[in-house]
Amino acid sequence: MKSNIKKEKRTTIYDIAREVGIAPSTVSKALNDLPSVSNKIKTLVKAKATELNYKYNFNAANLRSGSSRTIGVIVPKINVAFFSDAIAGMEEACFENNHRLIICQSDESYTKEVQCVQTLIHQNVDCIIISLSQETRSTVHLNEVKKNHMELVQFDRVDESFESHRIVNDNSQASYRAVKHLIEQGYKKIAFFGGSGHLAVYNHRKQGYLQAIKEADLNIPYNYILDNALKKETAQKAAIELLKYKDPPDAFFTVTDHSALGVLKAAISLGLRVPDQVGIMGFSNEAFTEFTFPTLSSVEQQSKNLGKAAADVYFNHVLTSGMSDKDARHFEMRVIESSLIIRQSSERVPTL
Amino acid sequence: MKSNIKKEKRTTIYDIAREVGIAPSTVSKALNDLPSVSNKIKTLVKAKATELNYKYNFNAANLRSGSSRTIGVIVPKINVAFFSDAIAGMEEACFENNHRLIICQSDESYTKEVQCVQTLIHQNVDCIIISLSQETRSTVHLNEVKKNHMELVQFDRVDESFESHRIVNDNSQASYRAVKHLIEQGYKKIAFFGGSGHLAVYNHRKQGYLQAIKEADLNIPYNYILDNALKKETAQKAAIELLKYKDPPDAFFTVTDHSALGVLKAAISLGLRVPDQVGIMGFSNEAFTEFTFPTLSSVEQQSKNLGKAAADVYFNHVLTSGMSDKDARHFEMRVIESSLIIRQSSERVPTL
DNA sequence: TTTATTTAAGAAACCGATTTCTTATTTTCT
DNA sequence: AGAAAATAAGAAATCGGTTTCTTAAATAAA
Repeated sequence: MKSNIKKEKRTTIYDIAREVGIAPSTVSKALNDLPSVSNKIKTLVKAKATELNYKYNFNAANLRSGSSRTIGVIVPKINVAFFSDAIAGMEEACFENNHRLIICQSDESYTKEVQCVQTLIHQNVDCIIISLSQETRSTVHLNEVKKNHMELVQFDRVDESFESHRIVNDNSQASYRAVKHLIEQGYKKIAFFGGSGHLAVYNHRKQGYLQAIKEADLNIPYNYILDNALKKETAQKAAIELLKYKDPPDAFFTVTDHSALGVLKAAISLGLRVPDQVGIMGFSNEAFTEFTFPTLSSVEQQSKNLGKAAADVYFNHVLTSGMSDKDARHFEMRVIESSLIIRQSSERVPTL
Repeated sequence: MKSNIKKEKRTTIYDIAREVGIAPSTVSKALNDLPSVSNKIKTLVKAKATELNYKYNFNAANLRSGSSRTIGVIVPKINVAFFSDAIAGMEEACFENNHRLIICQSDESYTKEVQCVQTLIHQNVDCIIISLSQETRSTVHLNEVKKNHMELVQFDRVDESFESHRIVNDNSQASYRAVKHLIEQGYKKIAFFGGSGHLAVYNHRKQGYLQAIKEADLNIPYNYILDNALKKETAQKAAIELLKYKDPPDAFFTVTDHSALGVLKAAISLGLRVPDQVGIMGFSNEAFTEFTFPTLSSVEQQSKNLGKAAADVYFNHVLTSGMSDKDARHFEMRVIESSLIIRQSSERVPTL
């Protein structure tokens, strides 16, 4: 039972080299399975490596080779279901490709987002995947990323004016389908509760809504269409007002589930039957939507796939294409299809 | 408008040294604000650094100094609310202390957990924070961490037989209080739905339950106490059986909210009124608990604080104590207090 | 058999910081 | 004023891999 007082140093390729009686460079090559090393030596080296409990040192390798085999991700909030699902997807992709994932959260603050970018640059990550904070209006920090020859992938909350790979949901299409579904259920006076105008996500959802009501040639009063009603309380108040209106809506399409929940509470408080008298459709398919009474219809965003897709843009598109320096490099733009989850709040039982 | 064809190299301290006309070592010291450099030089160096858009290279520093200013965290699932909240807390602590956070998920698999540990060792992180996977029975991989002189902090799903810092919830106390609450509401025949025996978490929750019913001197039939009823479906089935029993329980304490939800569905399907005829109390305060009908009482775990506490053990206890090599190093053991969230499912309206 | 080519291994520079050890210069103390 | 001590800057080794460039040996070609 030997208890070592002095903490013995980690074994390095030099230790292996000495023990096997060869040069350190050969050990490195052997461990990396380079063809210029004989199988005999490779076997010898690998055996000795396990024997000495050798641990590869990423830092040393990164310093010399320049690539860190690491992706950094910046999200507004780690513990929001949508983002943690997306991160889970990225982690999966990273694991498959033997990369590390460093996460940062901007907390919806532009200042912190800039700091996160700096940190990841110092960390020398190969790629940064980012979903912008609510506060972010400028993209100078993203230019920094490019300057440092790192790949950049924007996802979900993207700035469309900034050139980079982009992975987004089919917000407009999904909204279009959602509203069309409401129309098919016989609703004719469909209100829209949206978000703040500067975020593309919410704009697209509005576009989808507008397209659907236009196609169906519905007559919608201007005050049915509301921006900045993302939160439960705001939505609830607004819905009560609308429902008390002389010409009230018979359905609501909201860009978040929290908003939908507010509408639901409003309808219940006014004694209106959902989905009979009021139809409701939310967005995001938050966990709680299947537990409300009645359950809430929503749009499932495939967040995990979206995250995986974002990472895969780097792994497939960038890594394999060998980053050919011709300026002809194009930016990948992927749209992840989301699907309608029809629940009680929007499905009228057909009257035979 | 200069477009650089050749990708110019990142500026290093050597570039700064050359431009200012001093030695690289002095630049390093200046940037790190070491006292052995005059303020004049410091100002000069820092100005030149910003001018040249200098980016600190963590890898190089880590290699030389040995410490990476990075914490690695391993959780079973990143996108489970409890864990993503905990990670958010850790990220906060890391940000405050200028450290990076690398996340790995074991996916509840022992094999993958071992791989994660290896990766983090290669990465040369300073500390590993881990919550064990369901599958994990052995701790040889944790020994590897110690061998490599890294700090280890276990949280939530811990192995009590393995010596390390540990951060856990007050599972037993919280359960005790939860059950006591049920008793105060007048419930007398309280059933328990638990988890698998090998996880300390669930054992402790059971202990709390047992203590409370013992203190209240309640007479509980053996079949009221069930293990392995974590999931909704299992719980639902088991609850139906129990409620149809000639001598049915009048309340349930379950170690997860999903289990509680199963019980709720069971009660409703049998036409029983909750909380009138059946009281229900879950654990974890999952998001959906406030949206069920009736809403579910539960135990709020302060997961974000727990994560922050786990990281802070490293920052406060380990980093500051200078890691004095005396074997007298003790392991910190912190218990995070959780709180009861009383909702409709367990609160009987007092009969006057 | 001699020359050209391929193959396998080694030597040494390198990545970009940190850190220790010197040395030159100032300041302080008798 | 002269010796001792403190200060500020520099030189050089170092961390642990990777990578390029040589070189020696083995094989193929002429």
